[in-house]
Amino acid sequence: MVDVARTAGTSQKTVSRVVNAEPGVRPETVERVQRAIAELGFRRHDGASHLRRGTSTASIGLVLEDLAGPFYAALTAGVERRAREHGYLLLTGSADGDAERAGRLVQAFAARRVDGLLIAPNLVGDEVLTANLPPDVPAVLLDRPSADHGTDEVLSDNTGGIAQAVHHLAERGHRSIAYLGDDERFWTSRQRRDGFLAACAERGLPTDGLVSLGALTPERIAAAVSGWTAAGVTAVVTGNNRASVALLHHLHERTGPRLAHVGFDELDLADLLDPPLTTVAQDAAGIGSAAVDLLFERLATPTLPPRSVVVATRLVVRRSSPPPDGASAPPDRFDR
Amino acid sequence: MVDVARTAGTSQKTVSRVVNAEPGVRPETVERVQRAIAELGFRRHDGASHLRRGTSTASIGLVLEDLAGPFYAALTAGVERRAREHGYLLLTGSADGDAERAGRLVQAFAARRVDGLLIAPNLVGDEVLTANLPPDVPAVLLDRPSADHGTDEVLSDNTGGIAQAVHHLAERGHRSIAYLGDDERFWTSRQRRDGFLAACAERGLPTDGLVSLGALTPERIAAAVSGWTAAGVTAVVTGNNRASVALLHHLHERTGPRLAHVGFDELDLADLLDPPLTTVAQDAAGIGSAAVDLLFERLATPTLPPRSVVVATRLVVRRSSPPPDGASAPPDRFDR
DNA sequence: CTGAAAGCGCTAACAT
DNA sequence: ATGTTAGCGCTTTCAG
Repeated sequence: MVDVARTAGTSQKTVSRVVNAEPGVRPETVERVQRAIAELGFRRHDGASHLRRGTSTASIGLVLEDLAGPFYAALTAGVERRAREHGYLLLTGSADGDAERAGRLVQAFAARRVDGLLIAPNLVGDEVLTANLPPDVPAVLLDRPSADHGTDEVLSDNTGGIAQAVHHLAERGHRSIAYLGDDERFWTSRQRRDGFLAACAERGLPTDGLVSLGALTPERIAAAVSGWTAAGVTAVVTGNNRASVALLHHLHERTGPRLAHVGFDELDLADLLDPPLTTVAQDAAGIGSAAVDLLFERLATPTLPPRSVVVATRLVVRRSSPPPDGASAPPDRFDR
Repeated sequence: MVDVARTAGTSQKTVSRVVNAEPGVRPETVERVQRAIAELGFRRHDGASHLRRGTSTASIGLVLEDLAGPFYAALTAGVERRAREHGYLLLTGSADGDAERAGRLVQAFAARRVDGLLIAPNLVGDEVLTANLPPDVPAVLLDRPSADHGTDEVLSDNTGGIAQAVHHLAERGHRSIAYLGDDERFWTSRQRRDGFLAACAERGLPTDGLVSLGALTPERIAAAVSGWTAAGVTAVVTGNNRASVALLHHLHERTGPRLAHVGFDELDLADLLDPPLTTVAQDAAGIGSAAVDLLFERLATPTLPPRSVVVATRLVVRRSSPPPDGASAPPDRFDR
């Protein structure tokens, strides 16, 4: 910038004025400065500008579990879009199941003076927050709740979504519905299981022995399913897309009575499967943009009490969830 | 930091030494400073540190077309992982098909003084580079070539991958193979078409009227397919996953002679389709990490001539590509 | 309308 | 082993 000033024959301050489009510079001077800028290929150093101004860096950090999964990818896209609308840049990092790595990311983002943090790694506990989050950096938790509800959070309507699935199946005549969930360490696995139990209880449906959480190994799934079919189960709800895919693989290869299936979380090719899979679709991008909104509101009003936003799910009925064999249920229209 | 120094009763410089773990500070002093740091909740301002040091910001910027697609998501994950291994942070942004937005992202990243840029928006032309990229910011193009080969680039082996598909089908006895590609504006669409033509020529297979590029509307696809089947086509190669999905939708609903199908680009649920889809899998994460490697090599040795890295594809044979009806081709083993 | 001086938070280069 | 001074690139403050 000194060079530009020298070339333009003005003071550094005047160059600064031009660069920042401040009023009160003679058009002719502006012209001269801009020529010098172009000639020297000058670009303002945003970091120095932020430092002197003491303003925010206009950036936010996003800590994820794994950038590559479809849910996280859609979520990230939602975050990035909304952040960009506000003129903010996005820093991203994956924890890959490692709490220490998640902690380092939080610290690195904080050291760069991001304006806020969005934290979504679902395998990592709250220690990421308590141990690494400086008290003056606002954060929003995504897809997992804050243990003491002292932090803003955005969640899917897990309970409601599972209830949609259960009610859908019950209305079609299923009286014995099972729940297959992913690893119990995922908060969403447990939350959706609880939603399943509640929805079944509400309908007076049995759940004894019909709920299975854990690692999605073929063996465990085979055992669970064979137990369920022996017990007269006619429909299964899967608790996330990993569970859905695992069950689909199993059903693909086994023989036996047909099982209706509703999967939590949308699959990209759900409508090309045979049969097309009925799903409870989450609004991943909506979760992301809601989190950004929450963050900006907190930046504007730091004294706000912690809030919790629940994003609705949507039941997408396809053909994997027909009435049970021999049911005299509703007319035969299962397409969307 | 001044506050820490005051509290610890030392000079600011000593605090700096402690923060940066520089040698030559008495353990006892270190202790005292660290207590003050903890007490005041001090965190070093990385931006100020970089400014004074004149060092890099240890960050790279990634400009994508759309963060949410599976290919870009996997690519981003590859980039982020490799960047993190080097202690670098990643800034991401989506262009969403808008060249101007891509340009603004490039400028914003450059103004933040990222050490380098990774540029992948496949709908945007080279104007993003020429108009917005400062000459002193190294960049690597991903999944599209540099027009004048003046920039480092990482590409999938599009030609080889398509050849794998064609040879695979030809070896199973197909003599009339068609190519369905996405919009011609995508460089990859054209590149893969050219690869298709070359592979067919090499095998002596006809291609006249068997190649169709354009928007993936149901109408266009229906017209192309019906023309092809009338002309005796027994197999179709699709040029990207959007084309694959579009063709799958079409085949799903139409009746008519069976068509073998090989799709370029892996689909998440390819093996759960009916029939499971044979694909040419791209190594998206590998492309991402290769690009980061290229960038770091250029940062280390700026005088390197521009390089082009081609990442291999892998043919994943499933059941959508059997020999044509009535062929006396190879034994009937189509599983992976 | 323009400029000189001071300083954001930090560290290099010299003292001591 | 520790402190002092100066300055990274920019913008604020105040004076012309």
